[in-house]
Amino acid sequence: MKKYNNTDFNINNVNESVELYGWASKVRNLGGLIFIDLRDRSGIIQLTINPDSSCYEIAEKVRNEYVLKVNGKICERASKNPKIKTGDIEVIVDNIEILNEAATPIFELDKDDVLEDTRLRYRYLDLRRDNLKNNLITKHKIMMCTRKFLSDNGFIEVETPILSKSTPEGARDYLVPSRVNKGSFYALPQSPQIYKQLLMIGGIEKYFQIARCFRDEDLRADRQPEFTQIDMEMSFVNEDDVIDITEKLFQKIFKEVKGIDIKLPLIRMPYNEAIDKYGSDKPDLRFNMEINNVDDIFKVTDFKVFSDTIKNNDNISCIKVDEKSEYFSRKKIDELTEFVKEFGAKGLPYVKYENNEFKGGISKFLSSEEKSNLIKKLNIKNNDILFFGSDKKDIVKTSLGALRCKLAKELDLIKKGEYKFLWVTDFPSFEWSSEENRYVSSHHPFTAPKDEDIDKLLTDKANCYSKAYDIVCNGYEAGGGSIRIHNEEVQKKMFEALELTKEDIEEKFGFFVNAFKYGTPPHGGLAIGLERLTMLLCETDNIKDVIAFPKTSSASCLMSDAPNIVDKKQLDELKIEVNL
RNA sequence: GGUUCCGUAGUGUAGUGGUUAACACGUCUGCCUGUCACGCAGAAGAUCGCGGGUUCAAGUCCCGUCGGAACCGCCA
Repeated sequence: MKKYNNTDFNINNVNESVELYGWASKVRNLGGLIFIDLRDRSGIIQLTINPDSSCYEIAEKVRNEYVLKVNGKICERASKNPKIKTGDIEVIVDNIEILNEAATPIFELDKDDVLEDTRLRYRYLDLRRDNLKNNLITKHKIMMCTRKFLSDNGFIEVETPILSKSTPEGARDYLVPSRVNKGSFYALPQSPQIYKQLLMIGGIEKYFQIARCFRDEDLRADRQPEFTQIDMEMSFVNEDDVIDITEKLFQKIFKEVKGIDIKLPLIRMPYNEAIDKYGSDKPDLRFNMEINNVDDIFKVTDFKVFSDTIKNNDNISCIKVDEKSEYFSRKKIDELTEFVKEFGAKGLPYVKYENNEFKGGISKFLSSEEKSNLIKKLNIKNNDILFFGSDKKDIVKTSLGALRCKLAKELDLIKKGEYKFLWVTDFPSFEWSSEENRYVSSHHPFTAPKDEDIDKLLTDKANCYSKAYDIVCNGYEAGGGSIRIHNEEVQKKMFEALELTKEDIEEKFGFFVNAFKYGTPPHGGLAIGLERLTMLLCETDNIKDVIAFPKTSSASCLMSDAPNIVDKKQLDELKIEVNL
């Protein structure tokens, strides 16, 4: 068995005999002397083979990525290399054994310009590189830290089924056919939500799980169909209790994994304020550029785009970019206009302020009163530029919010290595689904409404707010949770509000609602997206960088070619027929 | 479901409709005893994703298809 890591050794180990295992990362054959960089998980140590060594002939045969077993003596180097951890020493090799040869790697492991699909196709080679390896180590540390912290705080880890029951509401389920019960399907869990609530009814009191979750929806740079949640649930708690324990967990993780101190308590911001100021329920607070409502300035205006909006009782907002007006060429603004159109905006009115006057864009439509009000309200200075949104409020806020983030990135307003946390609270209980033509849960149907809103569940859904909270960091939703409904009557009312039929409720959630009868404690919890959190700590915006074997954006695996067509025999056994 | 972008030696890229498709790294061979991005000399290596079309002529233009990426919808 391999006893040592390459980087266990330093100048203090000189003259010690060692046995090392690893891969030949780089061979430098100088004609006489041969140097081999031996790599293991920990890093690199230099092997030196002298021409008079009995193993010289074997060493000459070594190529990149050959697997080696080496015996030798640690020596101080004649010429040191400060770039690597073991740069003061080298191993003078007495014996070398080639444990396995290796084909030439498909890409050079010390280069970082390899395209992602090539890396995915040969993921096992990519794993040998520091970047991915270190990210997986970070993820491991987060999990270990989480387990210790939650266990120390009285939580117990309980596993819940992967083969579970399909539930409506929410993401598409991945289905698994049952052979024993032909024609029936399991669903892979979108989250252990129902099970963890049943654990509370079961008296577990404090539960956690590092849980795999599955959602059959389209992928994104920060979304995979299969992912992991740090899932928690507690009995006899209120919102502050859940928020408090979660903050402390984040504090612990950031300290242990990254050495960063997070000051608690984190700020909290109601959902409506987040949307109003940042156009997002996961605002990035690393930079300002807030969205300002300017409806009041244009109550009476000659500019038709704005006056129409006022007439329709919609919204006019703007963001101000400080002292960068020269950056925004006509071409640039056209590009940004196309960008906001993706979010439903019809255009992107703008105006520059240069040499103490408004210029370009919509400046000629602005009255002198409107101009001076804008200057006063937004504290406009020379070389500022304003971008407006004028439309339905959600379109205005969403598009300006997205623009705000895009500009911050382009203009380099985000300091590297900085973390800005907040809690977003007071989410609406429902949102309107035009597709389904009904109100749907904005979180899930088990989220407790605010006490004062219970009576409005059936009568005034647009103004119902819930005991839900998301922890947000740098524009990512790192986690989310809520206090759950623990009263059978309220839960029934909630299902009713979602226009689920009695039969639906009975069939989908019957077992769950029934369990409520038997003494359900008040409870609540939260789930943290492990990959999102790892991304933040690894400072990457690509979720594939923190998953060992991720899927492409068409949800397939380039390495294994999953998903694949299966034998007819397998389908027959399941009584499944495929019609394409 | 929609929008945009990308497919050229092993890898990463360049490539005005016109000669033998170029460069870097890697690979292989030879030389080289202190390199660590080793060096020097040489060699091999391409069905330009696939199919069709336009053209005297297509890596290049057009259409389709497959694959990849980002975004919108979707993601309780």
